[in-house]
Amino acid sequence: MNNLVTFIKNRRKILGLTQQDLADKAGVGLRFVRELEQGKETLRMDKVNQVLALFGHELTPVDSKQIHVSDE
Amino acid sequence: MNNLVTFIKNRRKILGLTQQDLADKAGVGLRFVRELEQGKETLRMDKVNQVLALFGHELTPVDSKQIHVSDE
DNA sequence: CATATTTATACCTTATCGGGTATAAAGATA
DNA sequence: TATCTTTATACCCGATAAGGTATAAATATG
Repeated sequence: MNNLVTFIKNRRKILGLTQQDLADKAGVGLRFVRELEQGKETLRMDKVNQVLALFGHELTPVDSKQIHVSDE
Repeated sequence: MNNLVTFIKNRRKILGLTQQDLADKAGVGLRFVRELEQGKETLRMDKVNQVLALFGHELTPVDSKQIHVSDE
C-alpha cells in the first residue's frame, strides 16, 4: 500500500469520517474516494489535492529514496 | 509558479533536455510536458509520476506549511 | 445470530485528458 | 537582419476518469 493510500486512510480514520463524509467535505464523488483508497494511480492530481487539502497537505515531488513509510 | 512546475523545469534544464527529449524519455506526449510545465492541475497523477521518475522523484503528500520554494 | 453501517464492485453517461498535428510565437545564433 | 531551435497555442479524436446509482460484500453492533 503506497504512501498516499496509507496517508488518506489513516487521516480519515483519525477524524472518524466515513468515505462518504470525506467525499462530501472534499467536494468529490464517493467513488473517487474509494478509488483513491484502493491505490488507483490514474486519478486526477487536482482531485487528489482537493482531498489532501482537508488534511493540510498537498502532492509534492519527493526524492523516492527518502520516502519513509509514513503513517502520519 | 508552483513547486511541481519549478521542479520539472529546473531538472530538465540541468540535464539540458528539450521538452521533446523529456517527453520521449518519460514516454508521454509533448503536449503533456507542456501542460505540466504550464501548471495545469488536472493532469493525471500517473503521468506526472512517469516524468518525475526520470529524476528519481514521485508525488507524495506533504504538509502544505512545510513546502519551501524548492528549486532543486 | 440478526441488523445496521460502512466499504467494495459493476454498469451507464458525460466530460475531458492525452496524443497527434499544424501553426504561431519566442529565443538563440550567425 | 535572417535562420534555426525551442516553446506556446489551437484543433480534432479516441480513450477513460469521474459521478451517479444499484447491488453485493464486509464490518460492526445489538
